[in-house]
Amino acid sequence: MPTPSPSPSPADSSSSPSAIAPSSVKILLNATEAAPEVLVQGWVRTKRDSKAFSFIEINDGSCLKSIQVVADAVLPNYQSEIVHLHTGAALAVRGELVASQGQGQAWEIVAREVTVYGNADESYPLQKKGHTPEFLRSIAHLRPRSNLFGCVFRVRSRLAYAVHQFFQERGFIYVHTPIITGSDCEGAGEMFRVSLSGGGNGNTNGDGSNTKPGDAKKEPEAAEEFFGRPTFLTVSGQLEGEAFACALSNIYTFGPTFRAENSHTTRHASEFWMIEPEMAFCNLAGDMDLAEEMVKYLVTDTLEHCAGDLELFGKFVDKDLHNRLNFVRERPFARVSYTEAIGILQSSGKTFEYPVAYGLNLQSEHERYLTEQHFKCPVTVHDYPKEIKPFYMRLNDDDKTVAAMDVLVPGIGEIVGGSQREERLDLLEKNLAHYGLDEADYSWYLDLRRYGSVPHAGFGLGFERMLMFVTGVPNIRDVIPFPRVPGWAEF
RNA sequence: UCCUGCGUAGCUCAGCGGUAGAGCGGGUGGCUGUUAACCACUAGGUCGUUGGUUCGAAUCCAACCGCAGGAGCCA
Repeated sequence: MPTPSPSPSPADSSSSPSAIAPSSVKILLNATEAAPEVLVQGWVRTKRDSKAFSFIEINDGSCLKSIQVVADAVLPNYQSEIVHLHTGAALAVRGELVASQGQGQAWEIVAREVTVYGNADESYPLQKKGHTPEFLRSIAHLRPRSNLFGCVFRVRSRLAYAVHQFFQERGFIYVHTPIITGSDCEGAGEMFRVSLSGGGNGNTNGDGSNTKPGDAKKEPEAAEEFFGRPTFLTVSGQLEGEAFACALSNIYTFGPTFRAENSHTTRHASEFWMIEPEMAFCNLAGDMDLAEEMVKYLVTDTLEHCAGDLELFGKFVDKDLHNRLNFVRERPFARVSYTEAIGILQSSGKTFEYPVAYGLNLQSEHERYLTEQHFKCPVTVHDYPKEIKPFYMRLNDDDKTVAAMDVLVPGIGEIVGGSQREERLDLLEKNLAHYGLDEADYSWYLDLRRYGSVPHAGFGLGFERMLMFVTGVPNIRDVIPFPRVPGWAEF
């Protein structure tokens, strides 16, 4: 990794910080003994001055905590630079790691040399005090420097690693399904059209506010299309994933997906990451087992590897976080059929805003009742009426339900949606016709049933929703580095 | 897209018919092995925009804009 080449400030033109290798704050705070010379690089979180010296807290993002630096007034650039440092300034400090005389920390650095890479002026927007998430969203480029967002994005990194680890340990093959796709009607929601800038632009966005009346229905000519056909940003890699599962047996995808839906909620974003395993020779029961195992695995991994960050969430974001995570880790998930779930809701004695009846979708309030009040743990609901599920799900022998399943978790609702796929060619063709889909658009998908078809199953897990669940952060916009939602794509 | 709420200093908010306030942050000075440090002084605002009601509007009304929460859709 290349080290930045410091440009020494005029007041300290003597040298670069040192030839010694820098240590992260995390490593220094976990030291077991004092060290005569260490180098740390990071950003000023706070500074407290006295006449004879300053205390500077430096954070480098390696962990939640900052390290305290004692900068004596005899340092050559003390008056010219150090006393003028603001929160946000970038520094390198070379000095001695010693046991702290103060109460708040075990170790501190007595500075021998402080190199100011870049000061920050008084307009630096982050204060020591707490900020609202709304304000921090408006400075998405600076918010990773706050305690909360540093924790969120460290956990995000670890969680992504754990996803790969989970599947790789089990022999799943990672498949990169396309981001630009020609499949335009998977029933997964509105899509973003991909077009050349400056022309040939089809607006599939629903409201059509910018479309001239005469052009409202006009699709770009095929010749204008870069790909020779309409293309979109993917809403799911599932269909392509099925193709690979029908060759490599167990696969997973993990990548960005896009939805052009005009939803304004704390759980929806226009761009988000999804994990989609697909298993050949697998039925719905195996699918549910994997989903449950995975959720538990990710929760356990986070508890074991992100303890410091989770502490902050438990303290400031969600006081019940640790209870909930430990509960999910230890207890089996409840598992009920859709029919049973309807029965539970009907005999609950609760009055719901939306009606509960067989054949109707479970609403948010129903899902929340099941997981938060009735079972008080994650719930897998399976075997839904075929009418309320997409064309590719496998018809059960009762001819009324399909082999679908959703995992519901407290606080979030649906976190996993999956199914066993219809592997029988004739039934799949019937479904396409029933849903009004053109068989020609799915010829390659039907080929998977023509040649060596097998029972197979998979699911989709929203990565950000999982992240919300393990951190307790209540808004999806605060677990994505630069979130995209309707009307907002800054940065 | 629908419903609800909120837009006052850099940030968080109070003021809710009579001419702009606090805390934090910033600046200056002081003090202290400090740790969301402390003490004193100080700068900082077309009260979201436009229009209306009124002798007078941050305050009441309307429209618009922005943000947030809930619903639907879903992950």
